[in-house]
Amino acid sequence: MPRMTINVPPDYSLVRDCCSYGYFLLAPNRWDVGSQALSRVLTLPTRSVFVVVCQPGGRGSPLRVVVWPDEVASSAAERAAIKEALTRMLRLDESVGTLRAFHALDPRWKESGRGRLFRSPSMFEDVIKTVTNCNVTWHGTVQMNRHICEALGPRVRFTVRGIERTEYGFPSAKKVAGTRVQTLRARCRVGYRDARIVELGKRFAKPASKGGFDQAMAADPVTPDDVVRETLLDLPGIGPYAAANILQLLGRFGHLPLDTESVRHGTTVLKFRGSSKAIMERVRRHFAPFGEHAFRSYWFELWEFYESKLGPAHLWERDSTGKMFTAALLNKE
DNA sequence: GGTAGACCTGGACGC
DNA sequence: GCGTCCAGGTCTACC
Repeated sequence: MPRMTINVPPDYSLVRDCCSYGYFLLAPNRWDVGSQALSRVLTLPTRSVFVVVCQPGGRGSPLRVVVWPDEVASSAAERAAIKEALTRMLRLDESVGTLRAFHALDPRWKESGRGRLFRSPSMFEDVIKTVTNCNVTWHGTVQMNRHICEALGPRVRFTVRGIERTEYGFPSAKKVAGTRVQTLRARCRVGYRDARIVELGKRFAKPASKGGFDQAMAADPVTPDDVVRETLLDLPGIGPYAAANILQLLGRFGHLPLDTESVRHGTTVLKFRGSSKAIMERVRRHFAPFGEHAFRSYWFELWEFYESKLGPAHLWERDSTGKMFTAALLNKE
């Protein structure tokens, strides 16, 4: 089977930096607790492949990537595409200087080295995952992503030690754009999000020159956050929470996606009192001093709380987290 | 500009 | 097993 290695920054830890944001638990991503490896289908320009990523040498050592199906050795172009996708997902290109600046501002995370946040190989997948995370419990989000992959995603068949396996990837914007609204609702269980998701597919499938969403503009660090935010708010299904979340997924950490979890955190951990609206505002002000790193400070505080309740994230099983993240469990003393 | 209510799904609960 | 209630963010209509 084709193998490749990817060099990482000296402080990089797959266990810590992959299991750093909830999307590592959403299909088609799968974190294998036993082998401490991430696997998923990646869609390359030429075909879709199934990859397994691990870091046998621990922190700072190269990532080892195994690619299936193995009947065709992956070309240099394919290896480059795999590396590009994993670099985005695992934030391998996050500059050491940026993380140092974050740790100087919020030293709580200096020892653990936390700073990178997992994301998807494409902005489109991040946007859809964010829409499936709105107005629904975590269990619902897990289910929707699984159904979307199984119903619409590219299928990869391969054989491992004589056993045939089938894995599903995340559908392209073009595939989603061409899907009937009714199909999305019936087979993916996305409810009223159906038409919005299809419209998002259309916007992302269309080139920016023809009125499609300008991904290059959004990804360009030169574009001001507020300009990107306004553009995101124009997309169907994207409100203030979703826009702020997509901003952090784009590497813009100055905005907080405030939701009911923020209120729970403000109440139970920060001991704020008042209406939901007032608590959200206090949470926002509380993290404002962290400036362009506000979301990182907020998120790792939240993540640390989750781990205190549920154990280390690298031991979470994807299929059982739906029942783990319940208000009853998180509010339990 | 602010707010109420609808939009869906699936889990919890009572009967 | 069935019915009811509830959680969750966005969108629209209305004030």
